[in-house]
Amino acid sequence: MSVPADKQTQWKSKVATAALELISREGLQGASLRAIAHELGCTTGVLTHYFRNKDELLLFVLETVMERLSETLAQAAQGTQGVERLKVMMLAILPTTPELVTIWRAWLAFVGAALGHAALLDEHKRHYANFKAFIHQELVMLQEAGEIDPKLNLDFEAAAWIATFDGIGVNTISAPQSYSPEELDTLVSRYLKTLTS
Amino acid sequence: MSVPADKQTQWKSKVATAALELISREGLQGASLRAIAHELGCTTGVLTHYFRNKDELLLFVLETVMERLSETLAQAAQGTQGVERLKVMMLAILPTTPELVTIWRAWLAFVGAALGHAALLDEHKRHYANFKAFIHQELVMLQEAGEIDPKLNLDFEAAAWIATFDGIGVNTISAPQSYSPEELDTLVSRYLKTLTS
DNA sequence: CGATAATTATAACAACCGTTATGATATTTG
DNA sequence: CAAATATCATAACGGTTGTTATAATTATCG
Repeated sequence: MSVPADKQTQWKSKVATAALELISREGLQGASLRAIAHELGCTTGVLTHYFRNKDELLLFVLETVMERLSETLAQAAQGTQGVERLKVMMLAILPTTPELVTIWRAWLAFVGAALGHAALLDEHKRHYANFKAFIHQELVMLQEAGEIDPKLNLDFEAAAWIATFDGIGVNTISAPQSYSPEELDTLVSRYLKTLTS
Repeated sequence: MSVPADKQTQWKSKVATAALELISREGLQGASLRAIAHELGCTTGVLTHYFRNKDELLLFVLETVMERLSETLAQAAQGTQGVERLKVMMLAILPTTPELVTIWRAWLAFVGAALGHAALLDEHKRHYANFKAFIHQELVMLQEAGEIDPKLNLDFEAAAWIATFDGIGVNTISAPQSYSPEELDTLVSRYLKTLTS
């Protein structure tokens, strides 16, 4: 008989958390199965038991990364409305806390490696499409409510939202300096102005 | 006696070009010394003769990437003036041609790997600082000429220029869809509007 | 309790890595 | 020409990798 899904999933999450931390700290180069096991405080036996191979493990970590971003975003957006909602959602998942920095660093490692890794690239594009569809839906509601320019091409605007978001995020992570909360607010507010004017 | 610098540099450039192409195609994971040599049509003997070790080779490739971007930018900016110059410079080095896509893909691979690689990270930050200083200087000239808002904090604006630029670039490379020339123009024009209004 | 299965550790494997030494072949220089 | 040096190919090295098989341990259940 197979073990209850709860326990399996719980362990896989623990593995993903350890791998995520390690990847964020040392990049995907340093994330060998032995290193991940060491980070988790066990041996590779655990990893090979819950994951068929390393690719499956990495894909699960990437999924965990995107899930955490989604949850953080959903939680922050609760109770918000209108254009302000778009602003809150973007600010909530930019790398402004240690936890978010960890997630962004791992994400950047994945994106860089995905170019030479078909399975990772597919996963990345799938998540990108999901994310874009979500933003697109938000924009549709705003447009129907008359809060943003009715002439805007929302498919393009959804992509532009992500581009703006990625640009700020990647820079905060990889550049020598970071942005103050006021500066982040300025950057996001500027983007929003283009939707209403 | 040492060989004339011309020949050495010429060979190192050839190696960098082959490595750049390979990294762009298969990522840094696939860029082993043997694979780079194969891409170049020789053996690893050439690589070890012109580079002390792999790190030195990779750093040289990263430098080549940034040099090509600089040259493309400088060439496109020739004869331009005012705010239009900023627009031309950004559009010129966004990944709109196969050559630029190759460069951007390699750049993204480097940035992703740099998080777990001290030497690469230092190089990346050095180039970022150089780039930012260049844009900063352009902004100073525009501000002195009265073409952009005199109240702008140009250090912040230089970083914002790069963030905007990186966002569009990373999305064009890693996202499923790409932007049409008109859409790119729209994105860049939007950014420029924030400098003058 | 005893048996069956899940879990975890350990070890061996072939493949690949960067590095290094060595030898062969051009090329330069005195 | 001959000696010295630059150039390049080849091979061996120790180390690390993902994968896999197997053993030891623990938990589950009839």
